Amino acid sequence: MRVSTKSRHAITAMMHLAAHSGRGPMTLSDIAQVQGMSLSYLEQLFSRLRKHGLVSGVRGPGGGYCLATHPSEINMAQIMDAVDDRSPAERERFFASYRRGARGEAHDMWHDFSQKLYGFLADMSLEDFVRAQAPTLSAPASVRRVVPMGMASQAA
Amino acid sequence: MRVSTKSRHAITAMMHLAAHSGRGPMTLSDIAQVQGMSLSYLEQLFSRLRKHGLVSGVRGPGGGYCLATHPSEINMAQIMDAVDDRSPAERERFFASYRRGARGEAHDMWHDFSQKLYGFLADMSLEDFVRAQAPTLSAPASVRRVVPMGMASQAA
DNA sequence: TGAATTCTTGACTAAATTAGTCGGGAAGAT
DNA sequence: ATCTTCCCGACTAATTTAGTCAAGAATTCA
Repeated sequence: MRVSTKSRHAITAMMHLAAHSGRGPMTLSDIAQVQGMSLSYLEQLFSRLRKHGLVSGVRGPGGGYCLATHPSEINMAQIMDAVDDRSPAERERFFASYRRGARGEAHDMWHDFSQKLYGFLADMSLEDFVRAQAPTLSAPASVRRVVPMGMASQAA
Repeated sequence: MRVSTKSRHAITAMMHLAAHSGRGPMTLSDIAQVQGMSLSYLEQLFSRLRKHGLVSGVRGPGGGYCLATHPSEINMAQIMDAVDDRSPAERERFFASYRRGARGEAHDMWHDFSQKLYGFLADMSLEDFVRAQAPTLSAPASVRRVVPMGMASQAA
């Protein structure tokens, strides 16, 4: 698994969409401006997010992009895979070996690490962060602490 | 936090060292050969790992690199920070903002995510993986293939 | 001492990835 | 119609990753 600055752009853009979720589409121009990046580059990223079914575009005035599904159904690993244009099969290959024919203990250890990391990323949805940031948005009384401070929450 | 292929090279190299831990130093030539990468590039990575106090070098015949401390005291985040030459202060800045003066909910969400990821990586030590790979800790040393020092270092 | 081994360092180059630019479309709204 | 916005492809620039080359310093061993 690779967490690059490209992933960061994609994730923060998706977080914007999630925060805006339910209030119609959001234009790429707005996101580009807030994130301080070029519109064309954002378009490239969203082209892939769209192809991978994470967002849907609405053309014309008043248009923009929406999340394709509920924020709780979109996780970090999906976003990263999409923006790197990685199919599930390709990700598996990515895990399988850090080098053709590599042997030795370290190979298996890397595989182990990689799996854990992917599991961690796949276990965090956009909604987790929206709720953590906006506890009094539309759920007044039943605000629960979704994400406690304790880190490193993976099971082997 | 950035998890790049550079991180992967550094982490797997450190895993080799950890697996070999207690059996004297290990040469970069051997690691380079097993991992299928160039010696000089490995040298660059280890230069940083050494400056950040994660490994120590032993020159001369029979020399090589050792972990500077016990595998249980070296975690993934340290390795990544070292190899990207990132000081604790720089990492903090990295967390603080994905863009100068960025505002909006997504900024705080990214910060939240980034902290969680760092915590996850900082919570996994090299020893965790060594143990996972070598379940029979008590009776292994002499039975295992120990790969003597000068085995096949030269031939490219 | 001298030769072999291995870390240590720096400068330079090549390849890959990231980010940006440009120009043109197509769908939809007013 | 015209404007807005998504959509798409080709091209370029900047950055990072990886490799090459060359020299030097510490250590072992003969």
